[in-house]
Amino acid sequence: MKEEKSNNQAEPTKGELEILQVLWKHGPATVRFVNDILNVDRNVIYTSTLKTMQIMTDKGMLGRDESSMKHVYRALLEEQPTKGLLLDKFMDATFNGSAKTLLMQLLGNGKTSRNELEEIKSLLNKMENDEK
Amino acid sequence: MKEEKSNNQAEPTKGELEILQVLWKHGPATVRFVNDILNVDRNVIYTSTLKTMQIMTDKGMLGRDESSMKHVYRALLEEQPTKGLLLDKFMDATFNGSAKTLLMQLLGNGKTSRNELEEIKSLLNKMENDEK
DNA sequence: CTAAAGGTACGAATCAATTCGTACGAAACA
DNA sequence: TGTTTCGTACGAATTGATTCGTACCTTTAG
Repeated sequence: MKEEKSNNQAEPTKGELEILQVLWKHGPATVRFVNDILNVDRNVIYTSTLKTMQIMTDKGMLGRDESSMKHVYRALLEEQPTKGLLLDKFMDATFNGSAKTLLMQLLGNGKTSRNELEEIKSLLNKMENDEK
Repeated sequence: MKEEKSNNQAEPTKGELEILQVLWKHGPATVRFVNDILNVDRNVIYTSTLKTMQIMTDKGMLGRDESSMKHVYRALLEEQPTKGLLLDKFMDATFNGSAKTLLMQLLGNGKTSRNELEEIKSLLNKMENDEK
């Protein structure tokens, strides 16, 4: 039986992630809609977005409703688990898998505001309580 | 005057990062040494590692001492700033630039130990004091 | 001196992601 | 009823990273 690489966790590429972010944020949408959003930030040609979304559909990352001529795509990958997986991979590759090291880099780079620091701290406290 | 893309921050690829990690950890080294370390985890042929390191040298990421036949390479990119840059990019692409969201994902995925949580908390406290 | 071992240089094949041109069908509209 | 507009399908070019074969030079062992 041929091995159908469908099994383990799907890892979207950078471009695929952009599309997923749009669908996660706005819900099911047409290629036109997604492409318009992408074009706010950078220049993408319609058929490029279309092609990518078709490939993602083949990969099982997206599903689509073809009942209308304007196909409506939806994300099949869930937001949380997908981002979690990406974070894990990134943490492994860059910080040797250490959450602490990543954190120190994140908090030490001066880009995290005082305000965010406070929110994070209270989040940590909350977590400890919940865990009890 | 031709634009020499030398300007802005260098972004190592995944493969390049592996090599940088070795050099950051062990200091200047020959291709042979780096390749041996890489081969602990996966299978890479010597000339592949060589080629990549040569390309990295062209890109200005590595420097090398050619005085001996066995060239000795060293990282020109600094560890902290480079990882910081990668983290920023990743955070932008995946968490819309929000450190808080990234943190919540990181702490919420159950992979961060109770112990690490404590360390992180004390780190946060220390930061607040230093900042004062 | 000669052969084997270990280096570097470098062109080219490969692979995946991305971009894009073109063909063609359906719908809107003048 | 054209004809223009909007959509999908799909092959192919492009791009960047990576891998690898081969040529060739230097050192070392015999």
